[in-house]
Amino acid sequence: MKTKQPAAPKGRPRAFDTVVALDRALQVFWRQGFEGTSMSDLTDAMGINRPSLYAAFGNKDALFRKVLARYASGPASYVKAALAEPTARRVVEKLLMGATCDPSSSRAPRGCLAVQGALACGKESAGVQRDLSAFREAGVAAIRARLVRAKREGDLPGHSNPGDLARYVATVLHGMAVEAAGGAKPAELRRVAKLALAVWPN
Amino acid sequence: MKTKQPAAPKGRPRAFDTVVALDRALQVFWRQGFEGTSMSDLTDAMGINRPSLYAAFGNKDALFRKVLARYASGPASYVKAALAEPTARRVVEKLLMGATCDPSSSRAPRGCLAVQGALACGKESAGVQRDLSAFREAGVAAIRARLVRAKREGDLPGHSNPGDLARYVATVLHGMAVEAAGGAKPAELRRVAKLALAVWPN
DNA sequence: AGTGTTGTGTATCGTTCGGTACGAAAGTGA
DNA sequence: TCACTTTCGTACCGAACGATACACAACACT
Repeated sequence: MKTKQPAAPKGRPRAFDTVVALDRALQVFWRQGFEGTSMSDLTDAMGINRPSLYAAFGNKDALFRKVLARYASGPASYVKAALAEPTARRVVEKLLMGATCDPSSSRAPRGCLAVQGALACGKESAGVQRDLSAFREAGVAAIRARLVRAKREGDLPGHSNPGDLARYVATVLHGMAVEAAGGAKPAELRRVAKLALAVWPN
Repeated sequence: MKTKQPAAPKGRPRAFDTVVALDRALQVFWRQGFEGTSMSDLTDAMGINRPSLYAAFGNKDALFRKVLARYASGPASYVKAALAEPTARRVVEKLLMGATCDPSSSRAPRGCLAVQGALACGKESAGVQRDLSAFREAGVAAIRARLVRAKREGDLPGHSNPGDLARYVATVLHGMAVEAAGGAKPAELRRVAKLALAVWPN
C-alpha cells in the first residue's frame, strides 16, 4: 500500500517551507507590483538566500506565476465561492462584496494582485503582463459562463446579455481594486457595490 | 505695449520643442508606466540627449509630474468638458463615453495614465504613486461637486447621495481603464458604459 | 565510513539604472 | 571681435538590477 509520503527526498532537506515563502512573496508582489519588487525585496521578505529562491522557484517571472496561482487559490478564492451561489443576483452580490477589502483580512494588501501586479510595464515584463491580462479575462469568462447558466435556468431575464453583464461586473470589480489601492475605505466600497447592484435586472 | 515675445533668450537656443518632447514622454509613460519606463526609453522617444532632458524637466519624478499635467489638459480634458454639461445625466454620459477609447484618437495608448502610471510600485516611486492617487481623488471630488450642484438645482432626486454616486462613476471609469489596458474593444466598453448608466436615478 | 545528491551561503558576474562633469557649440549684447 | 550665457553631446559615475559559480553542509542509501 502506497503511503502519502512522496518518497524520501534524497539530498539535504530544505531549511524553509516553500508554501510560507510563497505567501511572503505574494505579500510583496501584491503591495509593490512585479516591476516594483526586486529580488532583494523578495529574499528579505521570504527569509531565504538568493540561490535558494532560484533553485526552488526558478527566475523572477516563474516565481510570480507561482505566486499568482497561490493568489487564485487563496485571497482570490472568494471568486470561485461566489460563482457557486444559487442565484445570479447572489453571485454578483458576493463578488462585489468580496472586493470590498473586508476587515477580517486587514493584513492583506489593498487592491487586487491581478490588477496592480503589472497593468503597464516595460517590455521585459510583457510576459507577466499578458499572464495577468489572461487571468482577468479568465475571470470574466467564468462570470459570463455562470450568467449564461443563470439565463438558461430562468434566473435572468430573457432580454439580458450575459456577456455584457459579466464585463460590467468585472469592470466594477477592477475599478474597486483601483479605488482600494488608492486608499478608499471598505465602507465606501460597500456603498459602491450596492449602487452597482442596482443595475441588476430582476 | 508688451508683445507676447517673452524677452530674447540669452544663450544657445534649444534644439527641440519642449511641448512635443513632453507629448512623446507622455506616450511612453502612458504605455509603460512610471517604473517600466527608463530614462533611455524617454530620451529615445523624445529624440534628445540625457542632459538636455534633465536641464529642461528636472529628474524623472519631475518629468512625470509635468507629463501628468499635460495629460490632464490634453487626453484627459474630456473630464472637464463633461463636467460642463447641463444635466447630471449628460455629465455622467459624457464621462463614461470619454473612457471608451474612442477610435478618433486611436494612436493614444489604451487605458488611463492616472490608473496604470503607478498603481503599485516600489518605495522609490512612492511620490508619484501618491501624486496619481491624489489626481484620481481630485477627479472624484470634481464629479461629486458637480453632482452636489445638480442636486441643488433639482437635477438629482433628493434621496440620492452625490458622494456615493461620484465614487461609483469614478470606480466604473477606472475599471474601464483596466479593461482597456487589458485589450477590451471600444464597442465592449461602450456597452459597459450603457449598463453603468442604467443605475442613474431619473 | 563512504558515496551521491541536494540545499545553503558567500561572493560575485555583466548589465542597466538614474543622474552628472565637462568641454565644444551656438546664440546674445557690447 | 570679444566676453557671456545657455544648450548639446560624449563619456562617465556609483548603485542597484537579475542571475550564478562555487565551495561547503546535511541528508539518504549502501
